[in-house]
Amino acid sequence: MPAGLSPTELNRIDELVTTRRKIKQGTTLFSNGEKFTSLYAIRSGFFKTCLTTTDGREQVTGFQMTGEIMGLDGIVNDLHTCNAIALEDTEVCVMPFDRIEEISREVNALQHHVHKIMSREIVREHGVMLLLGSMRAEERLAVFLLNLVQRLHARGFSKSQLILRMSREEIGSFLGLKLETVSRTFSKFSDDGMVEVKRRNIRILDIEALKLMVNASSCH
Amino acid sequence: MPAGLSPTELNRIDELVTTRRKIKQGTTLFSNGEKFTSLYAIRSGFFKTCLTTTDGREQVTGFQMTGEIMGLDGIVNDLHTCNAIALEDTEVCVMPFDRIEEISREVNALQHHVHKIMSREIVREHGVMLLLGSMRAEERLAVFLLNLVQRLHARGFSKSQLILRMSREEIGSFLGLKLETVSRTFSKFSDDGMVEVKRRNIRILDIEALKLMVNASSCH
DNA sequence: CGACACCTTGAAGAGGTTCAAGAAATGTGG
DNA sequence: CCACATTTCTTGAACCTCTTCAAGGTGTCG
Repeated sequence: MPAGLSPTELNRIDELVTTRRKIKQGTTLFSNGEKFTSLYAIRSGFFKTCLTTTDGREQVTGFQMTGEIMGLDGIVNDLHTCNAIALEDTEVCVMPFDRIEEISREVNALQHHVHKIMSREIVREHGVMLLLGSMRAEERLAVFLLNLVQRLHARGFSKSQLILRMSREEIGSFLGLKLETVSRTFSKFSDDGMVEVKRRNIRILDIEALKLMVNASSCH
Repeated sequence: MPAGLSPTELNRIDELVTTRRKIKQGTTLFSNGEKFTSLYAIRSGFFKTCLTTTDGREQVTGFQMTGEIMGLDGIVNDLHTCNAIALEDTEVCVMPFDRIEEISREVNALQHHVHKIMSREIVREHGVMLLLGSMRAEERLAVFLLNLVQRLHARGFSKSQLILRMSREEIGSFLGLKLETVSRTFSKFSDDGMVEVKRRNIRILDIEALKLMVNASSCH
């Protein structure tokens, strides 16, 4: 939330969160077709959001962690268009959207904050489109790892070590690759001494090499 | 814009548009790194938005036509993060964003409308992620064509005929394919009698076959 | 009319997928 | 607590789709 607010403004914003919900691993916070009422701020834990098509395909559209906002897809048609599934036991703050709009009208900082959150999501998705549209498998996985550690680091976790909350298949779905390709690419990174991979336990040994791999795409 | 507004509300909304700008074919409305001030509503003509990476890659993130809104990417950091380039001579309405926020606080319908527009963009990009992440070349091009005619039809144009405003390379960039693949896939559609292709002049002969192609992906 | 940009098509090649088998962790029930 | 079932991950080999490279065709504009 933005800084520099008056006490009365802060009180108003406190009213945003009506309840908290605990979501157990593997269960959904909301799912496709469900009525949209609220946005959710993650208090703790890890989520994935994914689309499911009629023909059974699944596309992971993102992984969300503490502090991030979910549910923006529901605003257009008052219906959620994707599924939000907890990848571990989680807790979220429930923020009814009509109340967000109401308080936004009074507290300029909140209004602008909401706009920024939505814009940030649009920009993030642009980045994913670039990844899916023009990068090769190694670049995709490197981008994915760098993005994850960067976000974890911003939350006080290690810059070099992380535990994946998602399966190879879920990573693959997000990156537009098959799980075997994800696994092979992890192995290759490991062989090259860039990362240490023990199933879902990842240690980044040479972050510069990973960054180089993303920018060195001019070689193709 | 939403319906059912009072005259005073409509007057307020009229104040949104300060100026109009004409953008000649091939020139930019805004570009990456530029300061963000306004959103733009297209009055006439066709745009593409694209990302350019340091290593010279280009990723088209969308094609916009009359009535659609551009510039949402700039809100987060007060900087545009992509380029908006006119694919023909165009005209846009300039809507300063601080004014949008100001009037949004007074006119609830406008506030909600802005939220919907941003949410719609997020949902649209989810669809592109699904396309890029899990569809094969033929499906991608079919989705692209169906989406284009549907939007054109909603604007009063033909359901079956359209003129592409963009090159094969731009289509390819958007769909995550090379221009040769786009060309070949057009030829295949033509051989199969589904569409008639004369360079940028497209006539859809069997729209059901195209739709089937998108949903029949369970065969793979 | 000629230069240029754009599109089409062919042939060879690369990257990722598919199918299959086995290994390593995790969970379950006796 | 151990044995067994299950899920998840790794790795190999064959295959396929899309890309790359190359050449030629078509339309457009000064």
